[in-house]
Amino acid sequence: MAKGRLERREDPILWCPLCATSLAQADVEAGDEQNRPMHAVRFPVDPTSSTTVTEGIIETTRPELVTACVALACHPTDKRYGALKSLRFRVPLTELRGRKVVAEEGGEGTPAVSAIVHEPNGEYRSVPLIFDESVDPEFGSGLMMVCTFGDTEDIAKWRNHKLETVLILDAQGRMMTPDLPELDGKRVHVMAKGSSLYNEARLAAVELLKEHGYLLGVKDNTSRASLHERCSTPVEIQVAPQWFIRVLDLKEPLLARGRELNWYPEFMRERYEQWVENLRWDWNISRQRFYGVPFPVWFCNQCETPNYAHIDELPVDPLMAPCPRPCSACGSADLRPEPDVMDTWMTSSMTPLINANWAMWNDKPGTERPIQDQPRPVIYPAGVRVQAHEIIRTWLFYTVAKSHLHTDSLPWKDVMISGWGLDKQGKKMSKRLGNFVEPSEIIHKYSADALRYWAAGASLGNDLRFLEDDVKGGKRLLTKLWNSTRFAIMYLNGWTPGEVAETPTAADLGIRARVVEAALQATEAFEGYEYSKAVRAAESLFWADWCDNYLEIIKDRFKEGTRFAPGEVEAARQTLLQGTWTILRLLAPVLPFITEELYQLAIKPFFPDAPVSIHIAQWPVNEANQADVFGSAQAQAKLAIGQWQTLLALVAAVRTARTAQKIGGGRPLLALHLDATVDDRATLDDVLKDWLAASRAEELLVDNRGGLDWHEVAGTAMKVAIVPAPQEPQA
RNA sequence: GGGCGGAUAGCUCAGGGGUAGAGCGGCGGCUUUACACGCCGUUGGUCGCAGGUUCAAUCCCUGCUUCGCCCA
Repeated sequence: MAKGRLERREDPILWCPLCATSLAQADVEAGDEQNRPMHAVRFPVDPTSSTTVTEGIIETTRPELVTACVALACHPTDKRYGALKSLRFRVPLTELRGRKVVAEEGGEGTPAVSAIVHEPNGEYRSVPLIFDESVDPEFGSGLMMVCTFGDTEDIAKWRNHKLETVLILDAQGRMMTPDLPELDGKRVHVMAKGSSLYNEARLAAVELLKEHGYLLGVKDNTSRASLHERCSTPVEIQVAPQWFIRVLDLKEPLLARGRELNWYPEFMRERYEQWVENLRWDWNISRQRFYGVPFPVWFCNQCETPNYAHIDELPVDPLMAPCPRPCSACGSADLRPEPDVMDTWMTSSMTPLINANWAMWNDKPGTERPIQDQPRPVIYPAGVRVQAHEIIRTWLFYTVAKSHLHTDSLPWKDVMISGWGLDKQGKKMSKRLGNFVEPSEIIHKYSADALRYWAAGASLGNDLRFLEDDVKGGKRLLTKLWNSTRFAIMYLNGWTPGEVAETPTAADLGIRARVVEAALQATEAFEGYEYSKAVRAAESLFWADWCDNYLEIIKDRFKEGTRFAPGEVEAARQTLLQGTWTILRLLAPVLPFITEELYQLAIKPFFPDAPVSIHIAQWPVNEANQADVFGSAQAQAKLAIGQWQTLLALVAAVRTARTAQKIGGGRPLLALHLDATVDDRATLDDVLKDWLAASRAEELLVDNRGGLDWHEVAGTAMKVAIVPAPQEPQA
């Protein structure tokens, strides 16, 4: 208000006849394409205005609005009408208007029964021909009906040509034509059986037009109706006083704000730009509803001046409290409260301002708040807004507009736009269609973390189908996390780190490098709000590298009589602890419950000054993109990753051989045979011990002899064959 | 009519100028002291169609088909 952006105007506005409230442009959505027949209607020319032309023909999908016609329009260069500047047309059906004559029936002493006798007076209302660039001369006869009001085109012409106003719909969408009883009281939108809408006013109007020879034809025509997004009722245009925030003159600065914002994904900016560019209405913030934040205003019944509550009297509901003072303009004590309430977006667009305690800022010159002693806080603008794309035009746009007006700033630096949850068939879940899943049922069945795992699978900005199998996949991941951490606990229990100096093997160094690599990938993904990529990086590390390989490779170190030295066992324990800790942190944003539980169980006991919760723990990657989780730069060596991959290929080759020879993973091998050159063999020195351990093999023999089942080692020229230990006799 | 996004294995989806990837499913095997809610192996694709750029296109460009969304 202080900026003069708020105003109360009586203007044509969008209106829902079912909810009987005004609407904003953002509350309206396009309906499905359907047949909305085009009616050709004849308008006789007023004989006093021309002798050469006798009639005009217009085409309309809204024949019930004919009697609200205030002009016919044509293109200024249209030769058919261009010479007829003063042409006037008679509005069909208006000649049927007449007086209602009440005839008394019944005799003395009996109640009077009224009968309405309708007497047409035969006098037409006539309307001018106007010339307007926006009329398409190719459409129909080139004449267009302008009525008050069928659509925004009508409003524009009504305004530009200063036409008269003939309102024929009331707040509930009923025809207000008392002098045309055939139409009077008929609704434009009636809920019929089967909950589809039909238009009884239109049916009656078409009948009447036909009967009196005005209807020349009806043809099929598909188009979309504008619907109120809450109740799917076609919207109308009404004239009633409303509160507006002027935004139409702010398109440029608001577009600039949109370009200032960081959009994730980038292409969602287009949605915003399009919406702002296509704005046609100022923001109507008043609603004729019961629930909502009241306007703190009383109107003077004597002079109509609005009297606003003072800032230190807020909050106040004028319906509950009388105006604390007489009218500021005329001194009258006769004041009435404003019953309208605010648009819901009017308040939800305040969220970043409320979070930042904007009401208490001390940098708002011109306001009169008694206590205003706080500086603008660092949390404003906020870091990020997270929301879906269908409310870019509402929540996002209005929040940007409010912050622009109130603080001359963006409300946040980044916006992350998500898609929708779709049903199995790929349709948007909606209460109306009933194709939604009840989250509580899924949580009960699979846990909240499992449901979150599904949701985190959406790639940024894209919709995501709900498939129960994906939630099951999440549940499997949780179980796997639980079991692998139990495995770690089993070998860490009672261990005092650092009593023995560690001597990491190739497997330890390799998995450490992979942990660091995955942590960096996940961090980069999270920084770009690509949460599904982050989960994938962490999950792939955890499942494929950590569980299926590293944990298998180190099992031998904890067996009695292991070939590994105490320093190597120590290295495995260090890796187990730090690796588990890192994996849990990488997954904590998506799986908050199980990671917290496992943190408390497995990790916290090893760190005396560990934070109370994993969710306030240090992220494994610092701001310099260093993931020093193992306390040594060696973990990031490229050599370590290369050796890790070589080791995995060797392990896989032995597994392939076991499967081909139907030898179970538990059965020890007498020997691994390796067909390799001397140089190739030399590269294996570092990984040899881990390979033999992972294969449960006693020794390596380098040869290429026949009679063995040779298997290629992926990515190398080497081949592997196995000789199992003799089957132990069944006990 | 304008704008945006998608079309990749049986299904759901990632990827991205040079041997095509995951999960689920299918098939075969393994009871191996973290996990059978598991493990191992394996089978699946002319990357919507047609042109163009390039030594090289599933990827870039143009057009088309088709699905979804936003706005007229």
